[in-house]
Amino acid sequence: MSKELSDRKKRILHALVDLYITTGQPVSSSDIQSRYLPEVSSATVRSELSALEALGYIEQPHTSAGRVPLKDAYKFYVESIDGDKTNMLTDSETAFIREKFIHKLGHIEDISKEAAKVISDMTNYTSFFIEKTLVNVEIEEVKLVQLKGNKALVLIVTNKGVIADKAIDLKEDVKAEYLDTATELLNRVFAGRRIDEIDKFVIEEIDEELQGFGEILDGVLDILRIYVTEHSDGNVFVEGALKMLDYPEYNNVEDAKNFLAVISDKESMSELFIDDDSSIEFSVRIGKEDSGVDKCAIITAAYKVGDDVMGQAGVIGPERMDYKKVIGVLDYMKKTLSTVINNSDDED
Amino acid sequence: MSKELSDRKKRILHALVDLYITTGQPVSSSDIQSRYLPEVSSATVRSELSALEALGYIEQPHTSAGRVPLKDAYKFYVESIDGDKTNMLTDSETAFIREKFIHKLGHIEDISKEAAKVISDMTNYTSFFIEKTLVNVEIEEVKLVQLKGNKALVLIVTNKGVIADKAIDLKEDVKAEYLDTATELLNRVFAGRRIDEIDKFVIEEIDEELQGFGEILDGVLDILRIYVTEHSDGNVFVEGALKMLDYPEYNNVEDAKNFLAVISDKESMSELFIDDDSSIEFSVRIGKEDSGVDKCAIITAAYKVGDDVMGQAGVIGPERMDYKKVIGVLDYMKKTLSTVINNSDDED
DNA sequence: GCTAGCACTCTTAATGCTTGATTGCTAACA
DNA sequence: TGTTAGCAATCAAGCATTAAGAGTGCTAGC
Repeated sequence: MSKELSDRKKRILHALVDLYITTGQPVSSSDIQSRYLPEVSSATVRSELSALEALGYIEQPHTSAGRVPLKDAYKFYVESIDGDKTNMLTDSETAFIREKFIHKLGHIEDISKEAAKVISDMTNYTSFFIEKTLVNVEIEEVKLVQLKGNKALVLIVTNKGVIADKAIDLKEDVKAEYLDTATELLNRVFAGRRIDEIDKFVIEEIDEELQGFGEILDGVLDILRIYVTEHSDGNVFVEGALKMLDYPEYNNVEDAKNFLAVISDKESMSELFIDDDSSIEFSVRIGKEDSGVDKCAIITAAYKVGDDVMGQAGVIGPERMDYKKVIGVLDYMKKTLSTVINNSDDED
Repeated sequence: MSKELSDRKKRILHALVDLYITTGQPVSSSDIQSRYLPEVSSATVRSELSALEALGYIEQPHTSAGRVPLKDAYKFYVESIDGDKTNMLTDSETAFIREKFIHKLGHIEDISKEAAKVISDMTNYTSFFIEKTLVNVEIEEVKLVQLKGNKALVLIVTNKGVIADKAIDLKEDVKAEYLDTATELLNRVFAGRRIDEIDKFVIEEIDEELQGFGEILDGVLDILRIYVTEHSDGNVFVEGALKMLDYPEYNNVEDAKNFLAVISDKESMSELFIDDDSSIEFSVRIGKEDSGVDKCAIITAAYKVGDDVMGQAGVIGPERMDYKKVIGVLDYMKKTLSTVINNSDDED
């Protein structure tokens, strides 16, 4: 498509998107001519614009107005800057990102949250981080801890942290040995398993091994089930949701409300990205009609540690967005995060 | 103040607020006369309105408009309905509330969240629930659980749940007895203590008892400190934040943004209620100027279990609000919740 | 003390006019 | 053939004017 464009058409189209992104106003032929193409006249630019309009790249809001980019124009623009990721951030900007993470060795959740916050702060757009929580969560061991009052706390230690939500009630007094035996059996069944498979394997092994411990087993399964349902969509962190309201695209309450409703609902956020191929480094989607966030551009980056996809981070902003900066921030964040996480894995 | 009003003035003022709440439009003398006072003429109503305006209850947006209630008028209105809490909800409404909680025996947090949700759903206003989390949280016991790889998990069991956030690293191999001794000593120091006092008492006892266990003690104190800072403001649950945008009072994006910023920030929410005397059953505040939620009325109810204040629930809505319904819902919710919680205490 | 009637005030919406921005077209030119 | 200058045509946006409508306050009479 874009290959058919002449060199001058490309320059004009790029100039138009550039101007529109900074001013937000329809761009006139003379704007382009005076700032980007002084060697020709505005009449020439006009005839080129006419051609670009016929090709579906741009349009006029009304006869006596300048031109405004359409989706294809944004796509063309993003492709052209995506190929050149050099020097998109200043030194102080990269330093700012590094600064934020150099001392962070906490939970993975805190890191994700902080990443979303930094992205939003730096770009001034709404940002999000979707953790793929259930992938590769493996049970390391199960512990039963006896508490006062005939209760036992079920501890499930995974490679991503400890689950310790709920105490289960025991029948009358049980001896320590009873719990020890139960613990041993539980570990034989659960240790080394991936948490997203429990439903499958448990049914097979349950009757053989854990005859006398139905009560405890039920407790453990309950906890796992709750954990799985709570985490199956992946944790979603949204930062700077209200920043979108600063942009004139969302200057009416109705649209703003729709936007916020989508953004603050975990499920609809997950749905937005459910079809995403996480092997793709960057994805830029402009104006997804059916999603409730039309009028938006969504830029996502897949964050990996080794080959594991840790999550997707990204920015939701108006179509008229500072793509260069956003892609720069996401790109640098990628590098920083994978360093941070690898280091903290060593220490953890 | 309101005692000085003649009976007819009271009727007219009440009628005016009633009409304004339902229509949202300035109320004219003939509106009041035709629907509430057919026995007199609109001219009579006019002269009464004139008087009420002089008294500061109402005002005219402009000369040729009807009257609009001011704060004192709302206060007068609320007082008049607060005195009469009978039959504010229909049977199906009270059934709806009971329904929602009859099977709920989960965490206190879930109940609070659900309460906020029900309040918002029933009233169609933004609602909130502020848990007073740190009050009366008492440490029942502390447990050290040895995990693989020279780690130990610190479990702090309180009367409100289990804190099990973080593993601590141990020096090389330690024997089970070492942990047992440490556990015993930790319990001697911490068991039975209220969590909001740790800083005070720990310093006194630390040197005497826990000589050889500095490492572990530090871990425990860290966990407690993090817990305290995270929970000291009280959990705040806000439901239906976007509902406010449905009301014409928040029809411009700037105001909407301010409102949402206050509402969704835990700290500023806590601040809004920090000066509240929780012994007061209901508090109605209309148009608190300095708070960022001016133009709002805030109705709160203190929720108690026995004598302990469990939290505050309430509604934030436009001044022009269905006070009758809101107070009805909050009142009935109070009764329902205290029943639910007392029952679940028995079983827990 | 209440009421009818009327003049007065002010908002709101509609209308028409002017200005300015920008284009598309055409004719001339390199 | 591509480029340019000039000019008429188009349309939004702002502004003033007007008319209609709503509601009040006042006054005189009951």
